[in-house]
Amino acid sequence: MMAPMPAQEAEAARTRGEQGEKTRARLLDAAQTVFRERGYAATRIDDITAKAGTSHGAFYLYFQNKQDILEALAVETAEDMYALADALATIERGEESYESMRAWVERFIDAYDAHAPVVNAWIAADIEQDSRFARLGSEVLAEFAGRIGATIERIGPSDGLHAGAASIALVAMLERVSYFWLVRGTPLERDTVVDTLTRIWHAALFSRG
Amino acid sequence: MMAPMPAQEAEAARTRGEQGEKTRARLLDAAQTVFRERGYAATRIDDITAKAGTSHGAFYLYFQNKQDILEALAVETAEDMYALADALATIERGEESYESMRAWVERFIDAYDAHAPVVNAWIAADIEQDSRFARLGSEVLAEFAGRIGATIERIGPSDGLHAGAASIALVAMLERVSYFWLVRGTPLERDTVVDTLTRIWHAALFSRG
Amino acid sequence: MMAPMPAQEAEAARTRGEQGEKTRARLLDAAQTVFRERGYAATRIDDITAKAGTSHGAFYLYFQNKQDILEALAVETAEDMYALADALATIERGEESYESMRAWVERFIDAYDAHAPVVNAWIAADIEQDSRFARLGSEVLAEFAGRIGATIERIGPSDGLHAGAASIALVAMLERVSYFWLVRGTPLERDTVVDTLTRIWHAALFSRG
Amino acid sequence: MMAPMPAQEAEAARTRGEQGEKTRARLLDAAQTVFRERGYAATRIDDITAKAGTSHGAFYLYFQNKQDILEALAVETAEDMYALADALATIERGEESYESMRAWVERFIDAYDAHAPVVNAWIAADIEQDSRFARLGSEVLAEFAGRIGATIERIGPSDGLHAGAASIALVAMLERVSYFWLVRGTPLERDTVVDTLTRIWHAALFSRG
DNA sequence: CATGAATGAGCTTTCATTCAT
DNA sequence: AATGAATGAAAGCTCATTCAT
Repeated sequence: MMAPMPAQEAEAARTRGEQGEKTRARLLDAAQTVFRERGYAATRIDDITAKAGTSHGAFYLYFQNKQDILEALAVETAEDMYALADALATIERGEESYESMRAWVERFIDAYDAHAPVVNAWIAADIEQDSRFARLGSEVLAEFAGRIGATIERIGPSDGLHAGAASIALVAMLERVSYFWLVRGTPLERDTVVDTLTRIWHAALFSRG
Repeated sequence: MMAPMPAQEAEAARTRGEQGEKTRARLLDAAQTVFRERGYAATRIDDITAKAGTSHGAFYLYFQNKQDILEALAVETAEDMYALADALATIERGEESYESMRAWVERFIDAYDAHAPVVNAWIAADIEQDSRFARLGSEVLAEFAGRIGATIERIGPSDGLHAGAASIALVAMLERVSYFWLVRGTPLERDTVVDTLTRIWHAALFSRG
Repeated sequence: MMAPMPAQEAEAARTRGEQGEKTRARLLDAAQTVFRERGYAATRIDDITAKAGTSHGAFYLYFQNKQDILEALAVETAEDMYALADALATIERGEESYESMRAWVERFIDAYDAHAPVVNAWIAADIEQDSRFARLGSEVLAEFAGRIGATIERIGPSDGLHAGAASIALVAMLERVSYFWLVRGTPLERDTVVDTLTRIWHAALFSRG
Repeated sequence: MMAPMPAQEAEAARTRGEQGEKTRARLLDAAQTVFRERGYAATRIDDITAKAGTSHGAFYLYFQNKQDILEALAVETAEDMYALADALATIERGEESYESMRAWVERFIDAYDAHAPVVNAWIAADIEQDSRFARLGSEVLAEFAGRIGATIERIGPSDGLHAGAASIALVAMLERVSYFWLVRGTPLERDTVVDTLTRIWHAALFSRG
């Protein structure tokens, strides 16, 4: 598993007072909001500073560019995703497997809600493929699916299901449905969404024949 | 004087010869290729004309702008997707259900391979939401999932699965896995991918408890 | 007074059959119409060929460029304007001076109606100042005003009115009022327009203190 | 996502410092000059920024486009024109009517000199008819002529002259002569121009038969 | 004669990034 | 720390003009 890449030097070097910390936080908040509203690609630096109520120039005091602020947001996202993957590790075959699975699906959806902009940017194909951010995203996603795969492996995949491929497929499904439901606003009840996803995961992991 | 009558009217009426049709086709081909390589958002008009071996201006002889050429590509995509959805309608519970499903999954993947750029653009959030193209995309995706849902409904969803939500979830999974495998190049064997997807679909649709 | 500049060589050299003459005429007609509708500056070659129902390329068979076709239209305009100026030469002080003047003003307005696009292009400031067309326009306008001035001189300008300046002013007024009434569609009765212009001319030329 | 909210809102709110105000003024000055030299239609944004000695991009910091800067110039023009029209309102029949009229004509010419580019753009046919600028122009011109017409009405037009039509005609004459003399450089003495215009106005308004 | 495909110069506009204050 | 003015590279799009057929 990867070491969290060190933050940009310029940033690390800067001694920052309370005031500065507040401004930086405002920018991060604003970026999160604006990325959600307009999408990462369509967001301009000005949109962020306008929302944050700072000057245009202030942005460059704390971040190198648009990708840099996304990376800053991504640190927390990566942590939450790993925790999420590990939370599934305790699942077991048995009577309560459906309920455990359902609880986990709910947790995934809530996490998605919090981190949608970052995850979306990672998944969208329009980030330059070889950027540091894109590499981080690929790594996080691969690691996330990998940990899920390990869990599937451990509980013994039904019918010789390929644990690696299945984890990718099931995670992809979870992600997309969360996207359409939370971001695009597909009109479905929360219970319907959660139950449907849980059933498919459960059937895939625990059904026999 | 200087009425704002758009010049497009004349354009629409223009009769096109053989030569022109050839160039238009070259541009469509080039666009398909370049969208696949760089993604829709990152593609510049010049990337298309460079690939097509035409001048900059030639593009505007046949298309209004980037979205217009994407729309032209999309017509065929929509047709293929509807045919694909209908091809699933003949599936039945029974001994051969797995094989039928598997064949259909393969067909989906091949169709995706042919239409990836358009489908991607539809799914990516970076097309202005209210453009003609985006509306077409929403329609096609909704209709596609809808037809799948009708089939699920007909064969009787296992365990009271919600047909509408399940079709969205399963289609989303199919789409994303195809994307990661075909576009992003996730290293998996074709058989592994197809079997995994088929198993999950099959378990979701036909498993009992 | 200036000799009518020879038409472009390429044009003169071309032997042209009946068919060609017809196409050329259609283009001239179309240009006249389109210049009137959109104004000279806003008119594209395509607008002309579209209106004429010819191919784009046909235009260049008969004319060098947009200014060239305007010049072709201008030949007739210049002739008509000189005839118009000369028609005023017969006016005399006396009982019928108002009626004569009024008849001439009507004739001016009708001529303007026929030649508005060319006159407008001559007068608009956005023709490149040193083009052949602009020079022709300046000459024609100067000559027109000059002939009017000679007439004013002859009948003896009232109160020592400066004949040259007065002719420019009165012609300018006539031109602009015709423009606003005929081209811009200022809502006034024809009789009102004609009477008003006639009265001002008459007062300027014949009033005594 | 990617809501089409225009970025201009932020722009409007931007507070502007002293430095910016200076640059904006330089651009306005430059535009005025260049419009006068080349005409509005022929002027490119770069002509303005080159004259102002700023970068290309600076223009868009202060104005949306070419028409926007013209509108900015036009505000002052409109005010001056209304003041000018009202200045005529005090004129009376009587001994000093010629001198009063002459003073007003001089004032008109001076105002024209200051505002020629804007007035020209309003009068030229090459502005899109339904733009905000064109509408403002129509309004201002109509209002200007209307106020003159009211004055003519008040002093009692000679010989039943139609006050509305006469005001249009006389204003048109004034405008065009100013244009030819000041912008096109028609070679006439200032006194000749002023006297000629005054005489025609005076004869039109005060002559009896 | 006529056609319409092709070209590319020319202009507009956007926006990330820099920098003096 | 913060500001906001300035810059210029990068696209986009239009349209006069040329030319092969």
